[in-house]
Formats: sequence, C-alpha cells, structure tokens
Amino acid sequence: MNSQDIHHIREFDRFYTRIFRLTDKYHLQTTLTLLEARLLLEIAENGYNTANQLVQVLRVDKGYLSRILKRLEERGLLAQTPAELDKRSKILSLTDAGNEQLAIINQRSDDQVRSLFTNLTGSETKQVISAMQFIEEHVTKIKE
Amino acid sequence: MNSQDIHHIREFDRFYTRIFRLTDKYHLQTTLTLLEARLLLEIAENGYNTANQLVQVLRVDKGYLSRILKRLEERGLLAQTPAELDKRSKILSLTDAGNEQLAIINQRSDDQVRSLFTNLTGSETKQVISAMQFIEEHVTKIKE
DNA sequence: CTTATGTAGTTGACAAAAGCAACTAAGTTC
DNA sequence: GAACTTAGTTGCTTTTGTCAACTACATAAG
Repeated sequence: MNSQDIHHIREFDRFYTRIFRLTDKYHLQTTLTLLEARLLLEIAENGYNTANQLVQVLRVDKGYLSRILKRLEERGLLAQTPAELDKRSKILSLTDAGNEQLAIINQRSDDQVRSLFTNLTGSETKQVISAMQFIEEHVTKIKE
Repeated sequence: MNSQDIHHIREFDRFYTRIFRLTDKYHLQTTLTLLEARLLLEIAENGYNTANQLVQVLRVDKGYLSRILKRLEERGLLAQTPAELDKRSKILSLTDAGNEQLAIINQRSDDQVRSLFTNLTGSETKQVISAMQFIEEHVTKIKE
C-alpha cells in the first residue's frame, strides 16, 4: 500500500467525519444525548441486552455506562430486570416510552440521511450505496 | 429514496464510526488530544492560519479553541504572531517542535490505516479507495 | 471626525462527558 | 471452600465543551 493510497483514505476519513457528523445530530430536539440514542438503538434493534455487551460493542467505560443506564431507567425509557441465569447481570429492554423515543430518533435520522442525498439522482444514490457496501464488506475482514 | 436505501446508509454510518474510530486514536502515545492533532494538521497542511478560520472549518467554540491554542503555544508547538493587516487576529504557524509532533502523528496515522487494510489484496484496496472517492465526489454536492 | 455596528480573540463561570479505581456481589476454577 | 474472575455500582477526578461578557480593533454611515 503506497503513500498515495494512504493519503486518499485519510482524506476520505476527514471528509466523512465532516459531512456525516451532521447525521450525528439526530438526537437533537429530543432530550437524549448521542450516546443515549445509540444505546436505545443497540438494545432494541441490535439485540445487545446487557451492560457488558454494550461496553464491548460501544467501547465505553462501564462505570459511565452504568450511570447512563440508570438515568434512562429513571426517565422511564429503559427496564433493567435481573437475569435469571447470571444474577450479576441485568437484562435490558426498552419500555413503551423508550420505543417511542427510538421511533422519533429513527424518523429524524432518516430525514437527515434523506436530506444529505437530495441532490443525487436515483442512480447516483444507488452507486453510493454500492460503494458503501463494498467498503463495509471488505474492510470488515479486519480483526480487532 | 426508499427506506431500504436509508437503512443501508445508516448501517454504513455505524460500521464506519465503529471501525474507523480506531484511526481516531492516532494521537495516542503522543501527548496530544484528537482535536489538538487535528489543529496542527489543519494549520500546517491545509493552510488555515487564524483561529477564526479554524472555528469555521472545525466548528468548534471560539473560546474553547482560544484556550487550546494557548496551550499549544505554551507547549512550544505553535507560534501566534499578530497579523499586520488586521491587528485583531493572529497568524498561526507550527514551530519546529510542532512540525515534529505532526510528523509523528502522521506516521502513526498512516500505520494505522495500513494495518486496517493488511488483509486486503492490492486490487481490493484499489477498489475500496475508488468507492471512497465516488462517495466523496457525489455526497459533497450538498449545501450545508 | 465620530458614532454605531461588527468582528477576532480572551476570559470566567459553569455544565456535561468521560475516565479511573475501589468496591460489592455473584459466578468459576480447581 | 479458597483463590480468582466477572457484571455492575459508586466516589472522585479530569477533560471537554458551552455560554456570555469583555477587550481591542475594524468598518461603515452620517
């Protein structure tokens, strides 16, 4: 891999964080932080249902996470029920209110993605998505 | 744009931030934060040489930035010389020590990019880069 | 010229986010 | 059942980021 290649990739990285950081604002106009929103999503849609799993996948400090989860619970968005198998851990799930919040966030996030692509034709959009999938499939091969 | 499309794009977004966040650590093993490293880069390589320009391009609070620049100056990495044209502003430039730090960061960052791609063949790498460039060219059309 | 208005950067006060380490309670190993 | 590991909690601290007020300079209008 030559230095031109590396240059292109780092260039893309800066581009990406600049442009798509807009998408990071999807939690605005709700009362949730970015991380809180992401937690709801991971719990409800990606099946991560213990604090420990979330620590692994989001690489966040467990103490910090513990507090955030407590806050979400206090706000009635999250339920933490003691696990039967392993009494040290708690099973996380969204309450109805939590699911509603998540739906709002998803809606807003979808809107923002849509607005990022409004200037593209249908076929350009398809090509961008193909490009994304190509990157995803190939770069995922990596061990962490 | 249909909901499948949106799903793919959001999926890519999560993928990207998860994988490439590794790259965000390029400042590690130096004493610089991510933002500090980025500032050095923008000043030395992208020609942004006033605090105000950096505020625009990186979208950071000017008070916060002011403090960070002061810290970089105190550490001998940055020089701030009063501008002749507009005495309110200061022209930013890296000291030799600052350029050395930046070189280290660039080296490290390059290494990390390289390691992200070690499992790809040469032609796969080329294709990933093409995909990145396609995304970059098309999604940049957007007004902010 | 001088008054009004705008701009670049600084500073203080504060709030939110994140990290670290010690701890509890429950599981695991041998 | 003693030694060790693991899931989550709590107290303490640092880092990061926000906001508003302020200074010094710049620019435009009368």
